[in-house]
Amino acid sequence: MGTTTSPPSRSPQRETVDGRSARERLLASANELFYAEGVQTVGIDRIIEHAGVAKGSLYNLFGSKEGLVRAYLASRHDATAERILAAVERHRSPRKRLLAVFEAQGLLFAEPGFRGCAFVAASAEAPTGGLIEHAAGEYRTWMRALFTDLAAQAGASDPRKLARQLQVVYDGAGLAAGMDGDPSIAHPARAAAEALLDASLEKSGGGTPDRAIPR
Amino acid sequence: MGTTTSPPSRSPQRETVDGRSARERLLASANELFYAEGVQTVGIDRIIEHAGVAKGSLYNLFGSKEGLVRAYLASRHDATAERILAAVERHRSPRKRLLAVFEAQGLLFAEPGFRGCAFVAASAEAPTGGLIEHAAGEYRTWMRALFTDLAAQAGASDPRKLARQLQVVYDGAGLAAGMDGDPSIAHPARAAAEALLDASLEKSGGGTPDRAIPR
DNA sequence: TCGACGATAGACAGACCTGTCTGTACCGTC
DNA sequence: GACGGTACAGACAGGTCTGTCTATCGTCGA
Repeated sequence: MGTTTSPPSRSPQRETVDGRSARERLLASANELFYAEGVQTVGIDRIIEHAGVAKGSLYNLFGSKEGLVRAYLASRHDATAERILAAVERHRSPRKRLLAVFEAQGLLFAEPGFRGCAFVAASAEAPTGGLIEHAAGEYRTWMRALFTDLAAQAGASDPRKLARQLQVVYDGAGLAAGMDGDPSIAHPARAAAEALLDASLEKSGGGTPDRAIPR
Repeated sequence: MGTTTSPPSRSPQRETVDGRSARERLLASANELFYAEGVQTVGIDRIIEHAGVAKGSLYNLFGSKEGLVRAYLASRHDATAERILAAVERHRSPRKRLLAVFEAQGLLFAEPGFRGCAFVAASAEAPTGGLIEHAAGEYRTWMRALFTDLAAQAGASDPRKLARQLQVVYDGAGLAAGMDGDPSIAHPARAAAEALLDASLEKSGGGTPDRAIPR
């Protein structure tokens, strides 16, 4: 077993017994509880109890519950973007890169505890014009830009239109998987994305460009 | 102006100055406030103030806030079903009947105050296993059955699969229209539905059956 | 050795929410 | 004219939520 535990001792006393700072534990608890039960439903007390952190520390670190919610949504955005980009980068063919987004989504559906898109849930009961709406807007803009890029590279005749359609399918699949508790919706969703891509290609010319891109 | 106002006098004193019963006014206020701001966010006091109804009356009529929420969702379900069925019945061709669902959805998007699907919003922060989840499940089951029927009548080779895809598009379009505040998403959504329908037909045989059904 | 600093525990204020209760007013019917 | 049913107004209890504040502890660096 271990010799000396050799504490890393990064910046003064930022870590406790389990090696995670109060900030990290708060963010982890927010991720867990906010996602599982809702941003409005879960109160500060539940968060700090779950994180083993004092209430004063939360307000020192995040300023308010709203600040914690912002950090929670930002971490969700980053994690999702990272996962999707990793799936896309695993392929070379533009067609496969586009469809990889939906395959990554399907894997997500199958994970235990999946309840749908965090931004959808948080936005549903959020006041209009607040930071939740803003964070959701940024996330959706990022997703649409990604789809537009992939659609253009896959040779769509109207990449913006195809991107909007793909986002509709992506959103609808996530919503259905969450509300119906049905991860298998990923398959018809992926098939729908493929059909829409094909329809978009047919319009442009005649052939079926795929491995066209040499580099 | 008017002679005698001639009160209809349906069952004793069910109506007040504006001719609507306390129940109707409560339901109308719930529809307005719950939809605009969220089921969790809006409190009983706001509802009764907006409806001009005493708190005791609300609890006499609905038993609890949960009872009012149930009535609100039921009225949403009925109104939506009625609107969609009316749009479908306006056409004879199976293909047009199917696409009419998406045209009705597009009209809904353009209405002022549209904020997305009420069931999605209510479910987002609702406890799992409660009446909200149940009401949402019933609504979604009804929609899927409708799509399955329409898909079968339109000649889809696999009506259940096409129905799931159409529901994904329908859900995704509603979500995007609500979150992005973009009613124009209805057009690519309708086009996507059409493309999916076409793709589903191609698989079955060769021809393009449409006005096939004689009666 | 000592002070600065981050963190902890927990009481507290103020606001809000649901649901109950009391008392009063109106209306049609007996 | 009395009565029952419905609605109204509003106080109230009990609970929860956010956010503030005080007091204490432990570690790091000077």
